[in-house]
Amino acid sequence: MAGTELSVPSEQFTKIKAWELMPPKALEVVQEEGACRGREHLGPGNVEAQDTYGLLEAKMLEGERGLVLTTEESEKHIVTLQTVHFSSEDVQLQDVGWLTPQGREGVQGAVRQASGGEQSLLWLDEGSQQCVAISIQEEAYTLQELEVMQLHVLEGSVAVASEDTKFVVSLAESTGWVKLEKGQGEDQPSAEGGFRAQTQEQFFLVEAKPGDEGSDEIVLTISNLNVGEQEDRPASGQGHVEKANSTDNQKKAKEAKRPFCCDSCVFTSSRISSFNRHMKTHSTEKPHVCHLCLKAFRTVTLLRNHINTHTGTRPYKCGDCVMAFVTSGELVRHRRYKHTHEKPFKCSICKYASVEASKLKRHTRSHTGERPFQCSLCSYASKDTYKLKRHMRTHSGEKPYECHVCHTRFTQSGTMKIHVLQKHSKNVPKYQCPHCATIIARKSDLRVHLLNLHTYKATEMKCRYCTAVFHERYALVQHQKTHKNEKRFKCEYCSYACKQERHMTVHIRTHTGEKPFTCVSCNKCFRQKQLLNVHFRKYHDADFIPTVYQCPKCSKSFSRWFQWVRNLGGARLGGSASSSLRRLRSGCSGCPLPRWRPPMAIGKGFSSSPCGPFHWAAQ
DNA sequence: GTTCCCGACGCCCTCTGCTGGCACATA
DNA sequence: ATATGTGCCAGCAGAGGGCGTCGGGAAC
Repeated sequence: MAGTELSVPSEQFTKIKAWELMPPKALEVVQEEGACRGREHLGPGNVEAQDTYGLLEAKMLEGERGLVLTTEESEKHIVTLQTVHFSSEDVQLQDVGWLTPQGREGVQGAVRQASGGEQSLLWLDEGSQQCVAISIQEEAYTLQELEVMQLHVLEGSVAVASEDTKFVVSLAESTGWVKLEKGQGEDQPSAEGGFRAQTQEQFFLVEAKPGDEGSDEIVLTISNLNVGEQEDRPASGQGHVEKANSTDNQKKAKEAKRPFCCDSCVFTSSRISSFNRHMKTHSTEKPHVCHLCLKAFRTVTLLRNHINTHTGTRPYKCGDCVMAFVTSGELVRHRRYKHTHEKPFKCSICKYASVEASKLKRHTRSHTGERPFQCSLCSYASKDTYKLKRHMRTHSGEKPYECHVCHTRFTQSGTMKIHVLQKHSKNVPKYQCPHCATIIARKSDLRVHLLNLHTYKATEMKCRYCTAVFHERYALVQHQKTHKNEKRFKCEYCSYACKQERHMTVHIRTHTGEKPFTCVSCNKCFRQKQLLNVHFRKYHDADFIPTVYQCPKCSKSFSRWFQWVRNLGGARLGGSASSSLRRLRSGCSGCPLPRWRPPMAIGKGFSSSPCGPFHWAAQ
C-alpha cells in the first residue's frame, strides 16, 4: 500500500496529547527496546488541545493503556489511551480512549460504545456527524510499529469493528509527522452483531509534534482530509436515510433494504412506520393516559393492555383450565407449560428442553459455568439476576418471609415453608430409613444419615471391644452395643469377671495385696479410696453423721441398707439381700409390701426410681 | 397506521440439596 | 467433666417453571 501525504486544514485537527502515565507493560516494552522517555514540549497554538487534555485528565481515572510514540530515533513518548467512562449524559464508552476538541458536547450522539476484544478503540467525534475509530491491538507501539487496525469515517451512528482494515502509521522523519495510509480490508459485522457499518473510506493524517519546551508532552494530531463531504449530511438527532455508497456491493444491497437508521441506537428498519414507532421508544412523551388511574403510556397498545388490568379483560382463555390472558402469545406459552408440554428449545449437551429460549440460555450457563451477575460486595457471582438478588439478602440481613404462627423471619420462602410444615403442622411427613428403624424429619437429613451410617466404606472399622471389623458404621455401632452388658474384663488369677476396667483394677489388688490409699491420720492402708473415705469420716471426722435406715413399720434403725431390707421381710423369706430386693420389686406374695419402694434414708442414702434400676447415690 | 404474533427480558416462585451450628444422648 | 455421635434446624445456593411486559416484524 502506498502512503499519501496531504496538506491538512489545521482547524480540522483533533489533537492527542502525550500522557505522563506509562503502564508497567508498556514500560517493559520500552525498556526492552532500549528506549528512554523523551521530554517534549507543548507546541504553540495548543489551547484547543489543552482543553482536551483537561477533559481527559478529568475522565481518565482508570485504565493505563499507553501508546508509545517515537518522534526521533531512540526517543519514545507515551500517548495514553485510557478507558474513559462517561457520565450518563454522555454516550458510554468501554475500553475506549476518547478525544475530542469539542469536549463533552462533541461526544453526545456520536460516539458509540464498541467492543474490540483485545483491542483498544479510539473514537473521535467531529461535530457529532462523523466518527473516527481506531483500534489498537497492543498496549504500546513505536510510531514505526503502530498499526491502526481500523479507521472509518462513520456516517450516521453505527460502525463496524473490522480486523481486516489496516492502516499503517509511518513517521515522516524530517518533520515528525505521522501519516495514516489507507490499507486494504473491508467492513464486517461486529462480533456482537450490534454495529453495522456505513462507512466512507477517507484519509487521515496523524502528526506527532513536540509540545512546549519544558513540557513532557507531545501532541498526536489526527486530521480528517475529506471534510468537504460533511456538508450534505443530515443533522443528528433525527433518523435519516443512509447513503448507500459503500464499495462493498453486498453490504450496499443489504443496507439498501434497511435505509431507516435510528440516531440514538443501532436500530434500523426498512419501513418508515416501524422506524417511527421505534423512535417513540426514545421519547419520554406519554400521550396516552388511562382515564381510570391517570397513568400515562407511550402507545395505544400499552394503554389498552393497562386498561385490561383494570377491567380484568383477558380475552384469550385456556380451553383446558381456568387461566386467561391478555395476549394470544401468553396463552400459547401457558398451554405449552401446562398442557401440551411442547418444548421447542433443546439443549445440545443434555436432555433438557424448554418452552422458552431464555430458559435454554439460562440452562446453558449450568454447562458453561458462566456467571455474568457479580455481587458488588463479595466474590459471589450468579447465573441469573434473581439468584444475585436473593444472595444480596445475605449482606443486607433482610428476612422478608415471616411465619404466621411464631413470627420467626426467614430469608427464603422455602425455608419458611419447611419451618411451618415441621413446627406448626400436624401429620408432618417423616422419612423412614430403609436400613434401620431411624425416622428422620427431613429428606436431606436422611441422606446424611444414610451417608454416615449405611454407606460401605473401604477402610475397615474395628470394634473397640473385640477383633471384629466392619465396613458400615451402623453395623459397627450395633455390634458394639452387644458388648454393653458383657463382663469382658476377666481376672487372670481367678474366675472373677466384671464390666468395667476400674473394677478389675481394684479386684487385682486382692491378689497382689496392694493397698495404695493411706490414712493421713493413722497410716492405715486401704485397697480402695472409697474405703479410706469411710474410715476417715468414721474415725477422724468429728462432724460425720452416719447414715441410718429406718423401718417405716417398726421405726427400727439400721446402719446398712441390706439390714433394713432383711428386716422388711427378706430374712423371713430367706436368701440374700439382693434376692430379697428382687422379690420386693416384683411384689412377691410373701412380701409384706405390695411393691418396692425406696428406703427412707436418714442422712445420706438411696435415690431410686420406683420402677427403674437401683442407683447408689451416696458417694 | 393498526393489529397480530413472536421473541426477549425480567421477575417471582417452587423444589431441591448441601452446609454448619446447635442440642441432646451416650461413651 | 469431657469428647463424640447424631438428628434438628435455618441459611443458602442451584436449577427450573410460570407469567407479565415490552419491542419489533409482518400482516392487515
